[in-house]
Amino acid sequence: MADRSNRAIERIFDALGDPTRRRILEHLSSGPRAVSSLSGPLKLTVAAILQHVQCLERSGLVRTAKVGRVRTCEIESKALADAERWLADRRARWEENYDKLAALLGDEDGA
Amino acid sequence: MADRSNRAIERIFDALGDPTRRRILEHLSSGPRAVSSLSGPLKLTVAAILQHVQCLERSGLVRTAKVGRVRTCEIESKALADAERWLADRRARWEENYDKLAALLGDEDGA
DNA sequence: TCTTTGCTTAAGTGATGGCTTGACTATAAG
DNA sequence: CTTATAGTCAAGCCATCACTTAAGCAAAGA
Repeated sequence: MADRSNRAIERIFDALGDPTRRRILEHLSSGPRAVSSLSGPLKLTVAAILQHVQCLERSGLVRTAKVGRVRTCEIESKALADAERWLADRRARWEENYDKLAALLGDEDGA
Repeated sequence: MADRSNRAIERIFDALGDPTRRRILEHLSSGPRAVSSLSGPLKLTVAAILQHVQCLERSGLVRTAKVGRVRTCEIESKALADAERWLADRRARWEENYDKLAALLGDEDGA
């Protein structure tokens, strides 16, 4: 399971690594959107948007469904939460070590 | 300020987007490390590691200091926290909308 | 039925980014 | 002083990736 979730995390941060995809998430955070409705604001071809959406979907950050001829995209908050947790875990581990070290040194400066 | 922090976030997620850099953070989360000490475990040239470290430093995720001839790297937890908050904000905005919508529809399925 | 709209796929292009090698600097050790 | 170590900088190579164009397809609308 650690392996599976590792790959999931890899895909999530990989998806999050592109500025355009982050802007898509930004748009989606205020509500579901059709693929073509993202094309305008982001000044990109529908084909380009679609490629990003597919990447986001593979990562689990976005879920899509097609009704009629329009595909609607929405955020899947679990993946967002997974990324948060990954960061929080590393931070916790680091801060724990940092505190120990500070205590050991008799505690100077607390950045 | 929103502009400055936007750029900061961009750099952070950009840095986080590379698997090798995530592995470096992984190593650093258990304590400070010299550049060359990362080279072995990651099976990369020191030069390659350095490039990643420089990217991480530009993003604020890592702070480094050189004493003598060895440069030591450590995590800067603030940037990690900033990334967490970015994700949490988007998620909150989405969930708020989602809940409203669910309530409006008389509430069926609660995924 | 004919046309428009919205998406989908494939192919191609240009740029970016990660990595290596090789040369160089500065500190530490013998 | 000589040698080894740790990092730094600059080119250059290659793969990946984002984006475009073009062609195709299915659903809606006139």
